[in-house]
Amino acid sequence: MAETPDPEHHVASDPSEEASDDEGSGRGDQLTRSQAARRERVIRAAIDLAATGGYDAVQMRDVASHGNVALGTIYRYFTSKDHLLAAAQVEWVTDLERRVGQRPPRHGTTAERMVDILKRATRAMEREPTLTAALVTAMSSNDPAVAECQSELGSIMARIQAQAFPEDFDPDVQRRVIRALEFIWFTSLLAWVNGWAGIGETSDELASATHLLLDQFD
Amino acid sequence: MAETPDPEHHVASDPSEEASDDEGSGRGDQLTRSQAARRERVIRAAIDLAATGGYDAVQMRDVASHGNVALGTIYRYFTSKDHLLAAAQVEWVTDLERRVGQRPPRHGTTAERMVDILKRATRAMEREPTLTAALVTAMSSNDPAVAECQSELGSIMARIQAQAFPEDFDPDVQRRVIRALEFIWFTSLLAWVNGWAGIGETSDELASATHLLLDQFD
DNA sequence: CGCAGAACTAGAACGCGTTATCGTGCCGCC
DNA sequence: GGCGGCACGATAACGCGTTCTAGTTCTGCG
Repeated sequence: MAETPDPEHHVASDPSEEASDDEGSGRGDQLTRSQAARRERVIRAAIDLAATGGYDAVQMRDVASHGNVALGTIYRYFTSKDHLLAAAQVEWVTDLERRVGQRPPRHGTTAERMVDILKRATRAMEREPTLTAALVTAMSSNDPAVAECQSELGSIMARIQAQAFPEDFDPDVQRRVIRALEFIWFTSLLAWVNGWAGIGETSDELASATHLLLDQFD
Repeated sequence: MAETPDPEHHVASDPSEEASDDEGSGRGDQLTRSQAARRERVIRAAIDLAATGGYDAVQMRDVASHGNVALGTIYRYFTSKDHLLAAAQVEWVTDLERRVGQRPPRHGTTAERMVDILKRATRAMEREPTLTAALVTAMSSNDPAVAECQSELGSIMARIQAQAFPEDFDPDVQRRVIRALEFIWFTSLLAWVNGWAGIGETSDELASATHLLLDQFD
């Protein structure tokens, strides 16, 4: 069951083919063939474990056996446990973008639309509290590979948030507002996950900040 | 060398007496006698190690030997390595408050005064980058004891920031702005420490957000 | 077809945070 | 002034992330 050269710790997931053990054309470069399936199995195993028992329940030996790979193989795809969970987070948020993107809010002020978007995202995470806790914990690691996931995640969040703004909104201000809200959003999540605040406070915090930032531009 | 009942993981440091091995009046309750000196030695050792080699260099066995205590003793005062470093962070920020509090900015707009305060705080941390990295890393732990330190630290930061506002500023808005900036401040630090951004971007981020939040109240 | 090489497996090994064990000296109290 | 208790020291032990070692299997190429 061997395939291609070292993936060198990818970030993006490109399911160019499915499971089983086939391999298609020889794409010798960055992306890989059916070993993307292996990668996917590992992430899936991590998510399953995290959803049940949180960060501590994601033990690399268990991930290995649940994903039917050897322990060492995981470290060929991910630099660390945190990187693995961060990659899972990227997948999760990618899905979120797809869902939120389908029904962009159309009425109300910019602030109200933004609050709507953020609330929807927050609710999605509330539905899987232990999973979210595990992922957020991993995202605050100082592993450089996690930093890449973080930046990728930032772009996605920025795109999601951008939907709240009208066409003619000042682009520079928009960028800065998005950035500020992204930061507040992250700390709010961290505060929730680490028990500094309840989930309600998290939501209130975000709404408060959103209005402080955006009401002035009505 | 024994003294008093279990400190049960204190947060506050109250140096009621000095080093050596004396013990004063029998204060049987929460605070302790000369074992505060032990606690202080441990924190000092942790800070020294962190300032040199960062988070990873703070190894509990080394902290124990540098602080001249047994490994197990550290865990009588702190629930975890992160709690120890969080306690150190509280001390550090307490000092910061003393320094910043001495020369509160008096001219300029509210936003400008706030930027001044935040810049000064940031500069103080830039001077000890590895130490700051270690402390910030510890602060984002999900140890409940760290959460207490975090909340204490939040109060201190709030007091520091409050100096930027004029007397007649709306108290509710002030509270919300402080909270928002506190969150952005934290994520900025984390971003710096985790390599998501350079130190310059951290500073810019904070200034940008401050103006977005406060310029409207001129 | 056979061979070089890299990815994978299995599992031992290592580092460090954390916990448990046991012995000792200082405490207040009867 | 002896005695139970407890904070402390010393150190072994445990758990889990991460790394290392061998051996095996798959793949592409001459």
